[in-house]
Amino acid sequence: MRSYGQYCAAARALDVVGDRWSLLIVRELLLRDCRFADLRTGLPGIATNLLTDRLRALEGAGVLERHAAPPPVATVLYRLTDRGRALEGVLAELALWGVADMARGAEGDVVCGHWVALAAPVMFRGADLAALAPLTVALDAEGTAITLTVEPDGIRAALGAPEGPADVHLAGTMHAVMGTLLGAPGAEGLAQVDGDREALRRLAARSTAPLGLRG
Amino acid sequence: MRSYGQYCAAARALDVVGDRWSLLIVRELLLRDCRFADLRTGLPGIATNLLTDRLRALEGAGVLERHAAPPPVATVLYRLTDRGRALEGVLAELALWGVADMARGAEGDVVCGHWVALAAPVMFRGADLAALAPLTVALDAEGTAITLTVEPDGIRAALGAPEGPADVHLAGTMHAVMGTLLGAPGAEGLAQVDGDREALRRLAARSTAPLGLRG
DNA sequence: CTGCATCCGCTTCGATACTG
DNA sequence: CAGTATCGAAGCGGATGCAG
Repeated sequence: MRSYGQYCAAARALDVVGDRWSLLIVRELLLRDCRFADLRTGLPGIATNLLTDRLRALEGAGVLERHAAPPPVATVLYRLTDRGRALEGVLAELALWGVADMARGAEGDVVCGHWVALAAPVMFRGADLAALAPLTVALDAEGTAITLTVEPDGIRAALGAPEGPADVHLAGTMHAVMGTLLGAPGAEGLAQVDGDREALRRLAARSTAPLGLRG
Repeated sequence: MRSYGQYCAAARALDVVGDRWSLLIVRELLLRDCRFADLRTGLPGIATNLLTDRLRALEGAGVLERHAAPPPVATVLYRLTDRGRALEGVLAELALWGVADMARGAEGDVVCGHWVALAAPVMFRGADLAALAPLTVALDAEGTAITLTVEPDGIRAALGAPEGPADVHLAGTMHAVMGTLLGAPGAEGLAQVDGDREALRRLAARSTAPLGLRG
């Protein structure tokens, strides 16, 4: 990206990650290490040459590293460095601000279930969940498995099904799953809930998301 | 901006503020309401047509409002809405991440003293300042007056000189001022300090900034 | 002066085709 | 699968002009 040429902390950050697509690449890599093809499917619409350019630029800036994967995969994996992982706060704040826009639904937008893993922790940031923890929620958003771990001071999200048994299972479209987590009226009817329904309801009641889906 | 077309909270946010310059416009307006010309000087390098475009887009997105200023000014002021002010967290996280880049100095970059008002609170986020508060620091960064108010759980920054007397006065280039606030070795010699030098030193010792300037 | 429109050269983006 | 090459479209930056 063309530098803003300003001696300002925010502008310096945007010099590195302010390019179109750059922060969304970081979003994907925050959830898991990715191959080139994984990034393509997680970033629907990106041109391959742009993805190549961005990966090179972010590698040059020390945000991510190319990593030769062991024999079973036998290809290059892209992985965030510590410096890149430090962008988690930026993505979280963006997601927090953007959640208000999610109420209007997906409309024509592409939906990937794994994006819930970014939004879910954000919707409960600062919430007091001590009375609920420990709690394991197994999500199935648009067919993608995500495990939410409710801890006293927040929620952690990981891709994949939980290793042990889950207290609640919540499945449905991304909109239904998010709405249910936020306790939006009517949302629970759109999703499929199994297990400790009541714990899920108490969790939703403690959401700190700013507006929007909670209607 | 062309929409990413993704039903993801972060992508939805970037649909609104992901354009070049957009977040920097918000940065300026977080510090004060601005006229068109104020924005131009606070955003060195922006083309006037782009500024016009961005202002219209952000107004349409509900991020800012045009506001007819009373007779003494007699022009339009641009002001953030509540929705726009909610972007403070995004700017703060960006600044936090970008502070690490400030160590290499301004090089050829334009410097505006008022940008310190964004960085200063960020450099002490989460710090325990109870032993220091209340403390008022009068900054003069590149000739721009900024008031830092040290409170038990963090620092607030405002443009302009303090209303009452300040405990410490700190003046110098932006690099020197930031370095002194962070306790970078040698930085204090580059800045001019008057008043409670020791309080300033104790403040610097509690900075939570992640690296960089602290050397 | 303020706020904006218009023009132009250049860079970047997006879509698709193609190669190792 | 992991990119590279290409090309038209869109966006950016800078200069200039102009109405209120």
